[in-house]
Amino acid sequence: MKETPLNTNSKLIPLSFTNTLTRKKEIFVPIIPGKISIYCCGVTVYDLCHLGHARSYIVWDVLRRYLLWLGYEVRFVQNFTDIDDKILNKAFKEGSTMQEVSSKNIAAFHKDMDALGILRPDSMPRATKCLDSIRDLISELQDKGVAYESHGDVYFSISSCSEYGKLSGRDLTTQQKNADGRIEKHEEERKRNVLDFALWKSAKPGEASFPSSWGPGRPGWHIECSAMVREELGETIDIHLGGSDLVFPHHENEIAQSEAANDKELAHFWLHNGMVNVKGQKMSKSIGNFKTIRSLLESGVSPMTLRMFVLQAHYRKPLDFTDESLLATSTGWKGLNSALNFGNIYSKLLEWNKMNFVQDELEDKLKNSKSRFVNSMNDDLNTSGALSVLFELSKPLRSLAKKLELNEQLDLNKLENFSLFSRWNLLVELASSIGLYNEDDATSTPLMANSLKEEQIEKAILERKVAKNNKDFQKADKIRDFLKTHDIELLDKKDGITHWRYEPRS
RNA sequence: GGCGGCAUGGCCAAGCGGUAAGGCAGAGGAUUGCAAAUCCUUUAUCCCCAGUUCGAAUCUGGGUGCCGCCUCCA
Repeated sequence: MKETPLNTNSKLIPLSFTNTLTRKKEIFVPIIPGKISIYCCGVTVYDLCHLGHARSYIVWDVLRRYLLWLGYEVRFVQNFTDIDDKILNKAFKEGSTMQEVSSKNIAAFHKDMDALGILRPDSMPRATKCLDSIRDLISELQDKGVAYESHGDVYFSISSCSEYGKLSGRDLTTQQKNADGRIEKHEEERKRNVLDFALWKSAKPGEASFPSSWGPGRPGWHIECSAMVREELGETIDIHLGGSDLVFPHHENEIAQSEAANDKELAHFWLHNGMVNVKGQKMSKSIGNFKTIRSLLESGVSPMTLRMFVLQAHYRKPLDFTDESLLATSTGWKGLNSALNFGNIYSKLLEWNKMNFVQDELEDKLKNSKSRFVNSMNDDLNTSGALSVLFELSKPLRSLAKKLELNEQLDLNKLENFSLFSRWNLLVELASSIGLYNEDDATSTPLMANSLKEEQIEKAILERKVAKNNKDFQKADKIRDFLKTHDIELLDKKDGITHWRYEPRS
């Protein structure tokens, strides 16, 4: 474990998370000191991902980055469910195969997640590539007498599991009553108990299938995760992640299977993220109230805006999506981003390139900011609180940028220049720890889709300058409006200099 | 019906018993050919009722309203 960057001057609260298993905030201690194993439930690859998925994976990316920043060695595994009814249906509709549909959507998933700046997991197992371990696990459960075969299907028997319901806090007797009539008849007849769930499903005629000792079929949904966790990370892991809609039945069943097979606790911590809502209702494919990540990015919403949008709310709470709230975040992000870019623009002018950033020499004020940031993050990932520290850190930098822009005569000594230098470095470091700063982004020119070439823009600016000098403001404004239609915004600075920037919708 | 969660200014959102962070919007100011952008300043007693306490947005009890899960779902 590398040295942690936590040299602050005040007491820090210990890293803790709300554990769904106990419904309490608990201090986090890894099984092996310095190392953390994480399994995150991935997507079923039948379609493009929407903002709800983005929230989930952004939040867990922030968790992972933060743990790395704290100095932990993290192994992060996330699966692809590439065997599923919805994929089969899609393949049938499109006249293609399950493999084609899933490959296409896995590629799309990577494209979207990369665009959002989400670190790729250390491993991304696919159900179709783990069939041996899945079948082995099912056999083990059968051997232990907690699973039974029925008409080519294999079911897990929940009555064999005394702790069933411990994650979701359910009581079997009421569940049973409510499950009545909600299960397909043929399935109900095959089960000993309506709540028993499939480990292996026999193939219907003509359906894609995989061989097994129970006959051709495919694995049930929950079993793949149990098999993958064990294969990739071992019998007991530190943290298991997923959306709150997976608590029951998916994670409950996963626990039942894994713990029955291994006689060991599956995960010490279960963290679940809240849903993205639209007008108070969960964003989902079935309701049709969703926005794909793709369409949001293509409409000009920046990845960092989306990240900040997600981080403004606590990860467990529902997050309401509206165009207005996204726009508000976009404006906020621009402000923070200008402070993050400050050093890249002014370091030469302020002679920062001659200075050295040393954590230990932070003045008290900055150490306090750092403590507040760390304490917020340590307190069950209070990203909203952490963000407020970033905004506070950014304020003096933004003020200074304004002064420099106005060409005010500044005495570098009176400026508390070193303090500002440290402030900027701290801001960048803390923002980086949650993925809100990317040096490449900061220095590269923005991608201008459907816009003008730089020469055209410069030429238009020159024309406008001539018009302005001739007091022909009508023509000058016309040129400005024209550029605006191409998402180019003009910024008149002191001394007749005009800057421009690419500024899509939000 | 069962289980879980939430209710803080115009909007979003922290707060975890000691006198309400932050963002957006609004207002005023600086700047500007007009703008835009930017910078400065500024705006709340926390759903209702009853309790515990020297002290509660924060704890307890009772309401009211909203949401999620119980079927595939991040």
